[in-house]
Amino acid sequence: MAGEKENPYLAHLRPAEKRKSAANGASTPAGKEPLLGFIPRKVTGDQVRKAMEHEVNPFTKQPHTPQYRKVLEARRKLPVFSQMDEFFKMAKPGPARQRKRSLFTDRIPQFVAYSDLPHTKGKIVACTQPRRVAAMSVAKRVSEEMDVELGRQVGYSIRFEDMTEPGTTFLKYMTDGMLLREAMNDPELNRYSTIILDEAHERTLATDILMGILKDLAKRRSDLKIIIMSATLDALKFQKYFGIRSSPAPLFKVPGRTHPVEVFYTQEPEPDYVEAALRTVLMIHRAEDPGDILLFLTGEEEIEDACRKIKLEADDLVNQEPDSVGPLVCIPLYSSLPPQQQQRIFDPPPPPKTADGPPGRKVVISTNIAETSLTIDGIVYVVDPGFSKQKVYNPRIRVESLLVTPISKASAQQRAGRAGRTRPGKCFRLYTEKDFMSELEEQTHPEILRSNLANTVLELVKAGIKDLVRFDYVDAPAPETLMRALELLNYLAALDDDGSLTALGSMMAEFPLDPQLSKMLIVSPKFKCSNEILTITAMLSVPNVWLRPNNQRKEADAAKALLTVPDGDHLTLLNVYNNYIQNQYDKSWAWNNYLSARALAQADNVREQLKRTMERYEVELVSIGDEKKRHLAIRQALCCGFFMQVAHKEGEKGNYLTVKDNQVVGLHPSCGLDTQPEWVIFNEFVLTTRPYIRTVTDVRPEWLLEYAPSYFDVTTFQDGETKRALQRVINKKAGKNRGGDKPESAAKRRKQ
DNA sequence: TCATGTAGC
Repeated sequence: MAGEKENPYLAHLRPAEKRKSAANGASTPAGKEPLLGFIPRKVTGDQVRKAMEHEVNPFTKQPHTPQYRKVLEARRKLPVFSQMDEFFKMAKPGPARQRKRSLFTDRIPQFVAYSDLPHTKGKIVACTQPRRVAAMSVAKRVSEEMDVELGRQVGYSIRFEDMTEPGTTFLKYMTDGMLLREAMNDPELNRYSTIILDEAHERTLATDILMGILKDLAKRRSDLKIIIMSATLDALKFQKYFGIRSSPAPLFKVPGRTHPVEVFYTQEPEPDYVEAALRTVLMIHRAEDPGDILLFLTGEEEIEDACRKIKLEADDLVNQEPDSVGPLVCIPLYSSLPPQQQQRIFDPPPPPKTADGPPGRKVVISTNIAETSLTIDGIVYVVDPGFSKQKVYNPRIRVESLLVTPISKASAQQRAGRAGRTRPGKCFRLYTEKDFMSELEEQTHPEILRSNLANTVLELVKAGIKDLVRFDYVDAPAPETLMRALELLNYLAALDDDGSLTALGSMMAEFPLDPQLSKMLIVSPKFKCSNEILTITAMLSVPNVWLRPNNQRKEADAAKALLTVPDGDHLTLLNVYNNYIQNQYDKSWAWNNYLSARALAQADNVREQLKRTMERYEVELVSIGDEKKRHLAIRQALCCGFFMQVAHKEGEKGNYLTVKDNQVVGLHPSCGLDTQPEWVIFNEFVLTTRPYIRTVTDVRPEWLLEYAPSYFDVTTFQDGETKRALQRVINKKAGKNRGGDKPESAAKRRKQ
């Protein structure tokens, strides 16, 4: 971690340093300035404690509120508070020699603010979080602790919401993705004096890329301080990664405060983890002391299903044994649930049925979201079947999918820890101890190893990283994954043949979209349908808008049929959005048509954001009046972005073969096409009971040949039906052209 | 002939 030059902005504090008595803050004549005598990065714990207890808030120059006094009292008891001296010693320039195992809390950014004094030099301390909720809630908490107004001295910045005040905010919480976008446009990140990456152990794609960028940046910006906050297990790895030569980066450890959790394993492997989970939850409810239960399952459908089943069985139990079994309430939790329903996890457990009856219990059935993002107090029992849905990427066939996968040991430990937040708890693992020891991976593979990197590569190139293959990654992705990304960007003309960013690529990077979508959006004015492509892009960027409740599938399907455009699902999405607008964003219209009002509102929000970016780059917003022509133009524009996601019909069984990758796929049952066109483009490849392509639109091969000639160079195709079909199209076209080359026609053409 | 999502920009 870099040293630091004397700071000219602090000249006004210099004299105070000489006046020894002035360094004491509150008791000095210059008592209105609690930070008097503070020299950035030479601040001591003693000085900070005094400043914190000063009657005047150093950052607002206002007297501290009574509320602040109360909070401060509580904070004194935290381990971090007593470690302040240790922390500030490390914040000083020069080689630090501490070697300790590490675990950080979100209090550190405040100490950094006291140490860095960013407000005196017009700089900002940034602290990144993997999730939006965390950035918001930590910023709120810290603003209260520092006795300042949220959005002024302390703020946050997440997509769609910038709660900062330029010139005033000096401590900024933000999502890691947000900082990555900033790095794209200002690779030196000059606004920041310190960058703190929090929850680094989660190894999100953005955090990993930021670590690489920051390590590189540290070579050029000796004044920049970088702090990586992580759970214990990864500390050594990061220490080595950020070390200079053979000397690892300094480490600071903050002990956590949790209660012990007793862990139980099954004797035999469970063949059906959902069934075993339900059984375990009911067993806990019957036999264990009061305390709420957290059950981890993998997805929405599984969770809703489990909620129903547990409720049925629990109600039975209560009826059979009203004297020993209390009421049970099941609360589902997953990300696509509206926030209001997510809040239900904080409801108290149900009261006993009768005054002296057995107490009620709450069961939260959650995806991984409860593993890290949301903490629920009152949980005493955790049921961990050992699975989660994880993204996996296969660069060979260019397919990213979500698969139910065994979790890692680290993840299992995290889950167990959720039982010990309020008092000692129990964790029931629905797998054997032997499997835990020998089958589970130590750590979940970082996302960078499991993702399609097309977007990331474009961001990196835009951030000025030239050699992607030799870029210093914490964990380097498979070379094939990088090749696939470079190949896609080259075909989309975002990168030229030397791998340099083109003007188009530079513009594409400005959109928070996959490259296929941004390319399609940028070229759409050429087809006079940018308004519509903008809508389709927004609709493709939000969760599924179609609702299909288990008990009303028929009704939902019928409602969907009314909105379906037979030429393609992309056009159907456009139609849905337009109907939503025509119905004045009416939630009950959406509800009556089995559409998610929330997803539609999100699409509208995304659309507005993308529209602003289009306006900034003068991408024209245009439409064609005639519906037939409009639909044709849209389908053509789609080809400009998605020509690498094309499938060709093979035989009469409804099978398709993806172009070049030759994967046998079917049209997803949700597909609204009324025929089986010979050529289709698709938005995604999904692997459920079999490989499907989803969100599919009918296209013509002539368009593919015209808009993506190098990808559809027939000589690069494997022999097969697709190649023959393509060749037929080329021959037919050549035939026409030959016909057109007859002297009289040629003469006619020249006249036009 | 059957079926959609952890997180982020």
